[in-house]
Amino acid sequence: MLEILASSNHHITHLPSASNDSKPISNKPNHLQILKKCTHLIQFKQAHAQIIKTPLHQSDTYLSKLINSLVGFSDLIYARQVFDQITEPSTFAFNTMIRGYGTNDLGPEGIELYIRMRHQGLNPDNFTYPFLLKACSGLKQGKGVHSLVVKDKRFSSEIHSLTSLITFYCSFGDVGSARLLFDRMPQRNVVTWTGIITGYVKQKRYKEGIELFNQMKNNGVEINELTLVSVLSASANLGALEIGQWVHEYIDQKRILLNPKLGAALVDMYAKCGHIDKAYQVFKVLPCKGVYVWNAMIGGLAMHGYGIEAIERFWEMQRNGIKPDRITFIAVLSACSHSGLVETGNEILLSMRKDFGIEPSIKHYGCFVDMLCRAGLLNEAYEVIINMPMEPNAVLWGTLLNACAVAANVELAEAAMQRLMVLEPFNDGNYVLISNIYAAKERWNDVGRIRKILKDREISRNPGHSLIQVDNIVHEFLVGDGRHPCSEQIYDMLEKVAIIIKEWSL
DNA sequence: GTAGGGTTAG
Repeated sequence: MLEILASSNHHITHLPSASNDSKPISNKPNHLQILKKCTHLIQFKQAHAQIIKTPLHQSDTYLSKLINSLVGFSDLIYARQVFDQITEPSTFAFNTMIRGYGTNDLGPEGIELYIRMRHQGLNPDNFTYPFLLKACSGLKQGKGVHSLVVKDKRFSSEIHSLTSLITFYCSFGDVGSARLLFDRMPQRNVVTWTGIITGYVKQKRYKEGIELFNQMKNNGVEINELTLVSVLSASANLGALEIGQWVHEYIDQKRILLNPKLGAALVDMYAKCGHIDKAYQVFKVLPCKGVYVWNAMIGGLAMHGYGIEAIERFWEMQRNGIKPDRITFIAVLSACSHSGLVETGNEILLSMRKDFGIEPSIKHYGCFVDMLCRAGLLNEAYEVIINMPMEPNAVLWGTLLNACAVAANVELAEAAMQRLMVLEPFNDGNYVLISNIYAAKERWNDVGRIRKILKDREISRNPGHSLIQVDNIVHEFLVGDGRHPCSEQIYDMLEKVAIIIKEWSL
């Protein structure tokens, strides 16, 4: 990092020299302004080296502000050196260091500092607990902080500390605890609402996320672009086009700036809700296309079977100076998989490491294996799975098992099933698949054997289901479901669709 | 000088 910065050509132009600094008090704000203008660490350090020569600038206040800037540059080592120079660090200085450690994967150091702070008789303020939570590496530690907040009467109802606790619980997947806190909060703001909504969405509890969003609207709480990103993600995954469209209109109406993340969420929503043309329309006019936006577009084209177009966008993004990341390659490889572009897929997987320096992860191999499977190259897929540099997981073996069910390949299916019985012993779908393969080969004894395993292990069969939203109502259907009032018409339509698909594939 | 975000293979 330092080397990169050192080699860049940034120079400080208007830096007053220390010898000219006859009136340090009046010059002090200028110094801080100079530091604030520095965009690179090396620049900052040069400026600081000049300023620090004046004795006044060794004051605790100055040093604390310096730490704050250094934490902004993620230079924790230097920040700590400065911190250690402070004779009597204030709560602000401690907070800043704890924040620095917490946001740079050095949580334990942050917690240690918090303990030292209390030993020195300093009281936490409303910034301390949110930062301390950032430094927690697990639910257990966070619960510890939670109890500190509860005991500290000044903050047990304070919005920042409680909101941070909510997002903390959500980030560790404990939406239940987050919700308990949320429901009991005396006051909530955008961040509180967005935090809990995002928590539900991350846990794939999209419906509950949308419900909370509706409540948020009814309560007249301000909505910002971060709220909308989560809501778009929920509607994308529910296929709830109307909610997504509502968000789009809201963005236009309120003239909310389409930043790359919001833009990507919008493109992704249209793609997942079946409107790839609309997704492309939004994509085209986005003022600022970051790597997220390209990824969403390529992924969208991939899932709609526009493999060639997806690959074209992949090259186009590079011509536009955007560097592909690991997600881009997942999208590109899935494009190859869904469009049968085996040769291209091969080249891309090799090129990832060679030309882009990105080591393929298990997800990349997952796409690659899926591509081989869909192309009917089951033996090749099996070879890749057992020779990959990492331990294959249930998804990889599951992909192969699925393909074996399509091709009625008993031998490889049994190989996959053997691993899946260990990796996913309670996944009912796997047993159903292998049993179907045996049935296709009329191996009724084996079918009975699998059925017995299911019964003995008390594996409940989870019926397949799907969701669709029409006129703001989300309808849920189970396999063979006949409960819907329009059931008959729905099945009629399904038959018609099936006929059309068959005609297409001929 | 507080807290929250998207895309990811069966």
